[in-house]
Amino acid sequence: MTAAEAVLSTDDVLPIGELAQRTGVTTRTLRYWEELGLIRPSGHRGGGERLYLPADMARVTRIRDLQELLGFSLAEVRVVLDTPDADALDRVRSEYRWGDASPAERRRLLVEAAEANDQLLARLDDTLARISAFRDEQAAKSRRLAELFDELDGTDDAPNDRRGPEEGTKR
Amino acid sequence: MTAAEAVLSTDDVLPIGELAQRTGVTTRTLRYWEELGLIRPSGHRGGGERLYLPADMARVTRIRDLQELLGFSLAEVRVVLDTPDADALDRVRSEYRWGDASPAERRRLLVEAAEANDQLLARLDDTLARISAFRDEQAAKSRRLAELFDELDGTDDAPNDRRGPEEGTKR
DNA sequence: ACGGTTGCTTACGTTGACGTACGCGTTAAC
DNA sequence: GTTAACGCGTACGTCAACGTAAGCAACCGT
Repeated sequence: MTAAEAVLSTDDVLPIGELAQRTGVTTRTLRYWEELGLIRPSGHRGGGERLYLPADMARVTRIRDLQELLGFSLAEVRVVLDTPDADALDRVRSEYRWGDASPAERRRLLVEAAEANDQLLARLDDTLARISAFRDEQAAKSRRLAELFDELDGTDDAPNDRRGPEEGTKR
Repeated sequence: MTAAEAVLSTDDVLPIGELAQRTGVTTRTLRYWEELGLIRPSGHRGGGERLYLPADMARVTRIRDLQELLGFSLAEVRVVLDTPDADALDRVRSEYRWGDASPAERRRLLVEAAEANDQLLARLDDTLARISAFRDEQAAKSRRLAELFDELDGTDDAPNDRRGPEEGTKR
C-alpha cells in the first residue's frame, strides 16, 4: 500500500458547502467554475451531490490566486490549468510508463509544458517588477509625508506620536 | 518666474484623442472615468473640448496601474486618489501657507494622509509577498520539469536544445 | 419517520466597465 | 471656404462573473 492508496478520512471528502466555506467562495461560484470546466468534483454521492478532495481545494485556491493576484480572466485561468504540470506528467509516467507515447511525443509534451510554465513565470516576474516599482514610488511619498510632519512638529506644541512604516515584508 | 510658472508648450496640452493614444486607453474610457470623478481635464476650449496636461496623463496611468496591477475597482481607485498626497499638501502649504487651517487641523490632515499612504503601502507589500510565494511555487515546478527533461534525455537520441529560465528580475 | 438543512437544476437578474452608434458642432489642413 | 477628422453629449448594447430565486430531491440528527 503506497501513500497514494492511503484511506480517505471522512474529513478529507467535502460536500460543496464545506469546500465553499473553507475556500471562501460561494457554492454558486464553484458550480459556475465547473460549468466552465475549471474544476470537477472528485466524486459524487447517490443523489448526485458533489464531493471534493483536498486536491480540489488546492485547485480552487489556485484559481482564486490567478484571478485576484494576477488579474487573469477565467478563460485565461483555464488555459493555465489545462497545461499539464510536472505532477501530471509524473503521474502519467509512473502509472502507465508513458502509455503508448513515442519518445518524440513524450519530448514534445515536456517541452510544451516547460514552455507554458516558463511563460507564466515570466509574467509573474514582470508583474512583480511593476508592482515593486509602484511600491517604491509609494514609499517615496511616505518619506515625503514624514518630512512634512517633522517640519510641522518643529513649530507645533502637540506631542508627536507618529510612527513610520517600520513593518512589512522587506524586499 | 519659478519652474511652476513655466510656459506651456503646445506639446504639453493634449486633446482627448492624443491623451488616449499616449496612455493606451480609449476616449470613451476617459470620459467614463471623468463621469465617475476620477479625472478632470485641466482645461477646456471654446467648443467645450477637453484639454489635458502631462499631470493628467500621469494620473491616467496611475489609475490603470491601480486597476490592472492591484485589481482595484474604480470605486477603490477613487478612494486612493481622493486622499491627498505629499504633493497636494505641499502645494497647499506653499501657495496659501496652509490657508486658514488651524495647527490642529493641519496635523489632522497630515496624519490622515500618512495613514492612507501607509495602508496602501501595506497592501502593496502583502500583494508582493503573495505573488512572490506564487512565483516560487511556479519556479519549483519549472525545476521539476527540468528534472523530468534530464531523465528523458538520458535515454533519448535527439539533441537537447532546451534552456532553463535564466533571465528575469532577480529577487 | 420526519423535519430542518443542504444540495440539485434551471432560469432570470445584476453589476461594473466599458463598446458602439447617432446626430451634431468644432477644428484644422488645404 | 470647404471638408475630413475630431470631439461632444446621449443613449442603448455587451460581456464576464457571478447573485438570486424557485421547486424539488437527498441527507441527517433525533
